[in-house]
Amino acid sequence: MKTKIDTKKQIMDIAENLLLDRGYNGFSYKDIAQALSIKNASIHYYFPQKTDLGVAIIDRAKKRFEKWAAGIADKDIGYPEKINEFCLIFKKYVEQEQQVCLGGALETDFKTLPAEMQKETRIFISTILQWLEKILSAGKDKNEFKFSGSAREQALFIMSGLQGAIQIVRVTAPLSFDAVTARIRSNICNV
Amino acid sequence: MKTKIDTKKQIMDIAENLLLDRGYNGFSYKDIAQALSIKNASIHYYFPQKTDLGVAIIDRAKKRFEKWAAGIADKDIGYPEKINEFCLIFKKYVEQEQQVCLGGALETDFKTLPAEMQKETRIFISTILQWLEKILSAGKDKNEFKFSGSAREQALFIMSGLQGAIQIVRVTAPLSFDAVTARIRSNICNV
DNA sequence: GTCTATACGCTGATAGAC
DNA sequence: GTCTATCAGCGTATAGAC
Repeated sequence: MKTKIDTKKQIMDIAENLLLDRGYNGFSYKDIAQALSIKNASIHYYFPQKTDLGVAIIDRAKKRFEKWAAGIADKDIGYPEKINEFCLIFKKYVEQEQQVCLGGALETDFKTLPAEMQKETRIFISTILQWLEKILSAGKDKNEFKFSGSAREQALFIMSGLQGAIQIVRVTAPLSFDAVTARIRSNICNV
Repeated sequence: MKTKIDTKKQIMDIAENLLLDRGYNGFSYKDIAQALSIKNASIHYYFPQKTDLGVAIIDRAKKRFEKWAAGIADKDIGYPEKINEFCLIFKKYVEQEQQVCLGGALETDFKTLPAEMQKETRIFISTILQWLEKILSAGKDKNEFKFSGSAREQALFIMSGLQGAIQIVRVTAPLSFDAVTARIRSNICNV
């Protein structure tokens, strides 16, 4: 039972929010400090370099996804429904804060990221794509999906559509995000 | 016949490249100045504020697209082929420099952009979506397309897929971009 | 752990000489 | 048009007191 306020976690929460909102080059330690009513230097105590903070955020997001995936694996639902749950993650981003997903934010900033963050980004994206691929492949074997081409390609397609939609909706809202997910489903699930 | 070197155009060309590569907050006047071997202050002569430069880039890209669209309209090709030509624009980004498209770059930075740039971004994205919608709608009327839902939703779906794919490929390359366009086609063109 | 103080390069931007 | 000089503010980051 933790009663102590976890400053480190708070820093990460706020920084992750800022990252999704403004991109890696669009926020500073000052922004975080002000939000927490602490001083700039205090953040350096937890994360000596901004790179450390960035890496920690990506790594945590990866673990969060893996935990989510484990929860989904336990559920007794069909593969199409699992893909649907995946789409719901993105829907949350759109509806709550018009935020971009972490992958998309990191990808557009990719060439400006320090090497360690680039590495973590690749791992993060791979983790998600591999999960999608696994679900698609298994679902196809059980005739719950029907699509041409490899599961890998299909995974890329799904991820692309969701990620792009989340971003576009930001500037053209309100536009039905559900319309995108419906098309993704129809593309894999015309069985 | 212009023989004079157009510094203003050169600045815009380099800035646009930097914008696609690094995002709006990821490049500075210094970067442009160094690339052109001129001084920081000289750029301010052409574009007093960075906002002016940003707006000019978006506006030019919009006009470039409109010109492209006019060229496509003149071509005696079917609607599916027109969508295919549209996909090829994105393919160029991926294959040449692993660059992100302008819309995607601006969208992820959206909340950090000055108001004038936000406005131009909306206009730019709308222009493209409206073109797509028009082509999809006309093609559907001629039975060259077959899709459910509105042309508007379908336009969003296509744009999302392409934009997302271009970004993801950046970190997971080499991944077949064509696989994404093939799926987009199959989704609208199963006639 | 959190603070104050401080370093220093980079940022967008301006004034004025040539 | 392009330059030099200069600016104030912000960026990440460190040292050391409390």
